[in-house]
Amino acid sequence: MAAENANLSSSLEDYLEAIFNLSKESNIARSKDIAKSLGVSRASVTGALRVLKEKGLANYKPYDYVTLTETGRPIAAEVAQKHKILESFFVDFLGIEPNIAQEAACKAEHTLGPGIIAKLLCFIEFVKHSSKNGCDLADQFEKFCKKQTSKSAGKRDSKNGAE
Amino acid sequence: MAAENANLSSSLEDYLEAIFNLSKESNIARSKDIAKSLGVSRASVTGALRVLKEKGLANYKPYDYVTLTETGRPIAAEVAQKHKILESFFVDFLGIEPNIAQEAACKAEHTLGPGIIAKLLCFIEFVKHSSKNGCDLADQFEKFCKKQTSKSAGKRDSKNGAE
DNA sequence: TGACATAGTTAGGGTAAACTAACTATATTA
DNA sequence: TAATATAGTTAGTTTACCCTAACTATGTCA
Repeated sequence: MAAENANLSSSLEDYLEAIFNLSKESNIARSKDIAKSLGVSRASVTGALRVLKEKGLANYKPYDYVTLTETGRPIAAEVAQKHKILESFFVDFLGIEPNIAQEAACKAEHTLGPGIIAKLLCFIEFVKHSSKNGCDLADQFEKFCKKQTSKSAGKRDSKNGAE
Repeated sequence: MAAENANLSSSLEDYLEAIFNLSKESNIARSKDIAKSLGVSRASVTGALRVLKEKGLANYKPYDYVTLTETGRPIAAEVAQKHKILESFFVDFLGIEPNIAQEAACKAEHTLGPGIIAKLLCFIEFVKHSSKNGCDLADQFEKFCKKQTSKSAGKRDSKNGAE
């Protein structure tokens, strides 16, 4: 856990993550693509890059490609990993729609500390382990959920449920 | 799920939640106490109350106690419920320290939509159900975690683990 | 009842993040 | 190589927070 420093805002973490992902995908992170992937204007990207450079997290020269510094990369990687873990928990275990899960992971990745993320990762392993042993937890949970919701739907029908 | 409207910022949701909790605890929400519970200045509270009044969520008159409107109350209740569910998941299942869990819940309650929260609640029920049936999931998970961490600690010792 | 403490408000400022519009640099291609 | 399109930057604005300091209202008790 080399990162966890720098007191970055959610917004700056998003920029780091975007640069990290683009560098992986296309070997190069361009301002335009960062803007697109985060849904912000190109001007906003320029502003963020200047801040990241000041903080020593990104190598930024006007009109050039962006790369992460040795300091910035592990921080970006950690954010990206948090995202991955959350998304996997939401989709593979909770059964959330992928696009909703993706969006939620994107927000929650900035609010959950390393302790919680580590436990979540452990939980994902735990679920995998269970399915190898022939008692698939994700499956059992899914069935349990269905039972619950049909129960409460019944309640609502008969009692004209509150909420 | 009567709430989920109003496009509130995290900050405004926090104010609503604080008013909701104080009204429950002391039957009355005072500016000073809202400020204290959120760790902001009294002036910030005044500002937020004006916005909440504008949005029709709080009954606010200068120099008077604050109450929630019929519109505001269910929204506040939902935020508070999200908080409770998250905290319970973190503490009772993941085994996170209460103060860390409390803080994380406070942040994450604004980022996770009703779908995810509902599933999480369902999961909490699922775990309770399992313990009644004599196979305590929380317990099994805790043991699994301990095994995992001691394994990876071993790895780190022998390989001088990266990360 | 008037002085003092406490609570609440107002005014004025700061910062972070976004935007648009206009400008500059770079790349392409005829 | 000049014209044009695309990419990136700069300047100026806006919004949403938060803050402090100074003011006003309220309540208490001698």
